[in-house]
Amino acid sequence: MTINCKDCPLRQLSAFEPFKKEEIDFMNRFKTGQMEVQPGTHLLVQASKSPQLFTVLSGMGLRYKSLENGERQVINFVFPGDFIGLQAGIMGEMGHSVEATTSMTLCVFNRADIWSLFRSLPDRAYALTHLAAVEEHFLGDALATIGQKSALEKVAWALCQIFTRSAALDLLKNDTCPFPYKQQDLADALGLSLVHTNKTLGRLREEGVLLWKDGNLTIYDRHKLGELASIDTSVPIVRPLM
Amino acid sequence: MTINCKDCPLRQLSAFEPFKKEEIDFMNRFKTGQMEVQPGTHLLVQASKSPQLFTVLSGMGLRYKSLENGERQVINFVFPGDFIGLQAGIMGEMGHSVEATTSMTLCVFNRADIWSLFRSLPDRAYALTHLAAVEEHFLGDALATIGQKSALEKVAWALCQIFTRSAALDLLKNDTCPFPYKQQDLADALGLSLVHTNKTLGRLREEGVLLWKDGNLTIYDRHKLGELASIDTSVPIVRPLM
DNA sequence: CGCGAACTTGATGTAACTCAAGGCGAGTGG
DNA sequence: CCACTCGCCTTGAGTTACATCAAGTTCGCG
Repeated sequence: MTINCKDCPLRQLSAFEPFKKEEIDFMNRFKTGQMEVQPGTHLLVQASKSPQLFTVLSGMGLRYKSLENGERQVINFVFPGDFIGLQAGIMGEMGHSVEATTSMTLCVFNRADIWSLFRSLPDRAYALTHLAAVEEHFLGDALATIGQKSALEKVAWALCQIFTRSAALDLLKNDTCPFPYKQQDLADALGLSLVHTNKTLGRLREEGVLLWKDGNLTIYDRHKLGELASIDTSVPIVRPLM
Repeated sequence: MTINCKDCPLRQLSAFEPFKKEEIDFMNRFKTGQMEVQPGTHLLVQASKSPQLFTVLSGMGLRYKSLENGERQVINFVFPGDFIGLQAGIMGEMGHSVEATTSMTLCVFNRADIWSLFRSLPDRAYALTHLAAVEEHFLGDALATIGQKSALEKVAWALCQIFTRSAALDLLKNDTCPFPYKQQDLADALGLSLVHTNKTLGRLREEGVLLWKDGNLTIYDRHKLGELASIDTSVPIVRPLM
């Protein structure tokens, strides 16, 4: 059954900024439906002009860019609360594809309605821009990590990010969060080979820092992971929800 | 002397979307002043909360992120027409620094006025979001390049980008555009060492593809460069101007 | 039970890094 | 005016982190 925005389970989380009442009302009108997809579904395709945009209600996915030579770059892991299709919505064309990794539930919006959002509810338009800025911020971090750090630091950074995001979404249980991806996905996200990623994970495992098994990630030594990743674990980013 | 937005030399360029008349009027009020800076000036500093935002009228600069170990990642080269400070404007904190490479002229805006932009002129708010989306798009490309390509391809990609952007800004003269940076800057942008960047540039020079000397970049074989970079040279991105 | 997908592990190769030195032009000072 | 320095570019030699190749293991599934 379709969830009414005022009952949205995500909105309560500390990860997201609070809504004004009128914003909730607006979102209810903006939301045209809800959608379940199976693992492996392509939600949006690179260079395509989708008429639909989404917010992830539950489940996880992958943003990635395919290159001509057949390789791919994973841009980001998609979590609940993420907005999908901003580029298609604003520029009319996606720079990357989005694929469901697990089964997912999505709130569906019409691309054509975006303009009404700018015209009739500045708060929501601002939120959308805020989301874009947060994404830009993240991509800067990612670029710096991929560009300048060693394999060990890269892996630590990625898993630290995942862990922090999971915590903000209240997905943690005994220092364990769901991470339903393949090692190849992580390798493609970090610009490493599968083999080297595997060996690096092995090292972190042997040193007792973490364990990633059966789609679950457990962090034993958060402090050490943070050091390796050289990340401020202190300030969690609060961002809008669409 | 301060330029009136209706006389803005950038607005005429094919690189930018056209303005409605009311948008020009608004920008004239939004613009609080103009500013000249010397090479080396830090316009915005990572993690700071600047009260001012800028659009580059002329000159060039560098966006970069400093890492704890003293290294840096160059995020992008700053060209005329670029908007600086979106993250500070929306999120209240910059994820990177911006530095002037040449002397620059900047249009100055107040961070505090951003909200009025959303409230009173949706077209401009949309433009701002559009800019953010374009930047996200670019960073995705950059990530894929840094993550997956060889040094030769990386350098080719970067210089191809530069050349294309310069063309859109009408900065070309005999296949030559200004590129007033150091090899170290390019190296830091691509995640390569200075030495290796130098050798790669040497290769492209010897093969007659390009020449970068005395702050000027000449492309002799655009086609070959595009192939190495595996880039659609066909569709130039048109984006808003702030 | 056989097969394929994902994860491991070891051996070997190489692209890119680091270190070190030299060249070249611009600025400076004795 | 020559000697010196300083920033940037260039080049060569040696090292290494990561990639590639090649098996092998485990496990779920038809």
